[in-house]
Parts: sequence; structure tokens; C-alpha cells
Amino acid sequence: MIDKESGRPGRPRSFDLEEALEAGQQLFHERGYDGVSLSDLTAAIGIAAPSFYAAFGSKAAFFQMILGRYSSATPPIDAFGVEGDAVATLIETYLVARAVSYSRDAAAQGCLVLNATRNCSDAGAAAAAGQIAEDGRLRVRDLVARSRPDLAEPVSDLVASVMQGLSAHARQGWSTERLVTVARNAALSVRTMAETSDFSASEPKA
Amino acid sequence: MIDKESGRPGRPRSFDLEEALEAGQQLFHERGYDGVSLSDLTAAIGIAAPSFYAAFGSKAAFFQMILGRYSSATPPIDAFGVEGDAVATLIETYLVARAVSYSRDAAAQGCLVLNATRNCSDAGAAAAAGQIAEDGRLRVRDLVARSRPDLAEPVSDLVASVMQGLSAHARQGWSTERLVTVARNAALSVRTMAETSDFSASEPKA
DNA sequence: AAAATTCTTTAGTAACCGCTATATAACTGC
DNA sequence: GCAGTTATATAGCGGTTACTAAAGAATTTT
Repeated sequence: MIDKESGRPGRPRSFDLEEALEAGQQLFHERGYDGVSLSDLTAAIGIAAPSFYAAFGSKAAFFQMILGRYSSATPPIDAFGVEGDAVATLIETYLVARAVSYSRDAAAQGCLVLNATRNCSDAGAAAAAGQIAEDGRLRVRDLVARSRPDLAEPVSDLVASVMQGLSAHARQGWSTERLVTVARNAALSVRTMAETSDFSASEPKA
Repeated sequence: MIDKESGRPGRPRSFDLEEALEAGQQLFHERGYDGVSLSDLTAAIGIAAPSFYAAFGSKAAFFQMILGRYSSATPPIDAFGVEGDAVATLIETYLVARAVSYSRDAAAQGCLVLNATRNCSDAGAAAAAGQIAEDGRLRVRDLVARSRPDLAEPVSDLVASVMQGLSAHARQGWSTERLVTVARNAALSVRTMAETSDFSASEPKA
């Protein structure tokens, strides 16, 4: 049924793995992990449950494949960092890009990964999402640390928090303009922080 | 079984309504709406399902009572507003207070209401949580508007977004200090915004 | 051709979900 | 004491969940 020069013996798979992942990603992004049932998935892919389990193992494993796929397709902060840019400019560009992407598709609002960190009954899948989110924060931290080590932790924590807010409100239907304004105004903090010469010595117990 | 001078006819209730709400609030705050089953609730309260339904109507209705209870017990921004304070100071105080309260109880982290806006399969309960969250934002907006109408919308949107981040990360176990730092740094934005004399004319398409 | 392998289909499984019909227990007012 | 009222306990409802045993179909290698 499907082109298949793999040479492996046995009946060939009747569906395309990549298309199945794409269909699953769309559903999960729309409704969240718990909002999508196995029968939703098999119906969308066009197969019966045993085929799903033969191919993906479990609902949670399928979801984790999709998380990886999604995060691979999402540009990390390094993709926005023009060497020599000020930290505040970099952060603003990054947050604005996220605000735009979170509200681009009306049927799949917010960040799939960040949504999953708050919305996922399967412990393993939730942990995987949390790890991906943390990896993203660490990339922000390390990139900031190159020019301003004193700002690395506070800025990356602030960015991670604002992103959770952007994702949450994108899901609640806030417009792109509104989210972009939030992103830009949040970046003002970073500008102020960067104006302090050694931030790590200034804030604690102000 | 229970003291009961109500004078109403019929068998007296064997449990205390307020205690039941308190027990339910604790469970829901720990595990979220979908993480708590009816049998969890009845076991915690110490009653059987029919008594629960006679008293509260449904799981969703019970949860909405708890949402109301929780939000009534949560001081709104007006409680922090010393008349004459600068907007930025007010916002900082508010956000820091939230950061502290979200991380106070290790077994019930984050904001029950904000968690429910992202974590609740029942549409009615989710809408109720969304309305309470929006009411909170409107109180921020209106309070800011008294001294700086130009900042009302952008500041309240930023505050609502940062609160979502604080709640999310409180659930992920961030320490109080870490959350407070995020809150304080987010408030720096408001300080910068307040330094602009007419913010509404400055930012759009910067 | 036959054997081996892999996927698909049908038809379930047990467990849990929110919720309720029925009968009984415990209270009030008469 | 008895009727009326309300809450209780037992038991189980229909539906959904993620998942699977068993058998047949489609492809390989031998």
C-alpha cells in the first residue's frame, strides 16, 4: 500500500509514520495530552489500536516522540543571537518571536511543551516536557552568560516565567499584538538589569 | 452525630460542609481538577458518593465552590495599594506577595485558580477559573488606571503573564527566593514604563 | 512453492470514571 | 407514636480509558 524498498520481511505498514506524528501533534497541541484519547488518535491516523501500539508502544511514548519533534522544529534562542547584540535586544527578539509563534495557529495555541508541563497526567511525559523546557532555559542562561554572567540566572528565570505566561494567555485567545506587547514590556526589565554593572551584587534583599 | 440546632427536619448531616470544602481544596490544589477523582474526594471527606451529590451537586460544582472560597481568601491587589504609592512599587509588592504565597505550601504549589485555567477538563469549571483570573487582572488594571491610565492595560497584561509563570514554576518546585527574584525583576519593567510620560503613545511599533 | 516475519483486523480486557436508584437510618413537628 | 423530611449506605449504572490476545493478510527470504 505504501512504497517500501526497505527490504524487511513482513507486511508493510499501511500508514506513514511521519504523517501519524504530524496528526498526533496537531491533536495534542489543540487539546492537550489528556484531552486526546487513544481512539481520537487512531481515528485521526486512520488505523486501529493494535497498529498504533505496534508502531509507537504507548500513548505516552507517542507523545514524547512528538515533544521531541516539536522542540527540534522550534528555533532555540541561539537562532536569534546576532553576536554583539546587547542582552536586552536578544531577549526582546526571542520573546517577541515566541509571542508570535504561540498565537499563529488559532487551533493550536501556546507552546506544546509548556502546555504539557502543566497539563499532562502521565508522569513520564510531563517530566520529559519539563526537561525540554529546562533545556531551553539553560540555553538562554548560557547565551546570556557569555556577555553578562551576573545576569544569566535572573534573566533566564524571568524569560522562562514570561514564556509560561505567553503560552497560557495564547491558549486563552489573546491576540498576537497583545502577547507581543507583553513580550516587549517584559524585555524592558532586562534592559534595566543590564544597566546595572554587577547585577548579582545589587538586588538580593533590596 | 454533629451538633445541630438548625431546627430543620430530617437526618442531620454527618460531616461538616466547611471541612469538606477545605479537604477538597487541599486535594485539588495538590493534584489539579482531573487528578482528583470522586472516590478520592469522598474518601478524604469520609462519606459515600450519594452524600457528596446531595450536598454539592457534582464534582464540577464542588470545585467551583472551592474556587470561590479560594479567591475570597486571596487578597486582591487593592489590599496592597497604599494610596500615593508609585505604580511600580505597588506592582512589585503584589507580585512578590504572590511569589511567596505560591511557594508557601509544598503540597499545594502555585495558584489554584491559575492552575485550573490550564488544567481542567470540565469546561464550566475552567471558564469559572478563567473569569476569576480575569477579574483579578481587571482589578490590577483599574487600580493602575487611577494614577496612570496609559499603563493600565499593558501593566495588567504583564502582571497576569508573570503570575502565570510564577504559578507554573512554583508547581515545578522553584524556591521562594527564586520566584521572588523573578517577581522583583519583572516589576523593573513597570518602573521603566512609568518613567515614560505617555506610554500609550510610545511603544506601538517601536 | 513454503516458511518466516510483520502488520492489520476483530473483538475484546480490566479498571476506572462521574453519577444514581433503592432502601434504610435519624432527625423534626404533630 | 406517627408522618414527613433529609441524609445515609449498599450496590451498581452506562460509559470511557489505555491497552491486548488471537487470527488473518501481505510481504520477505529460503
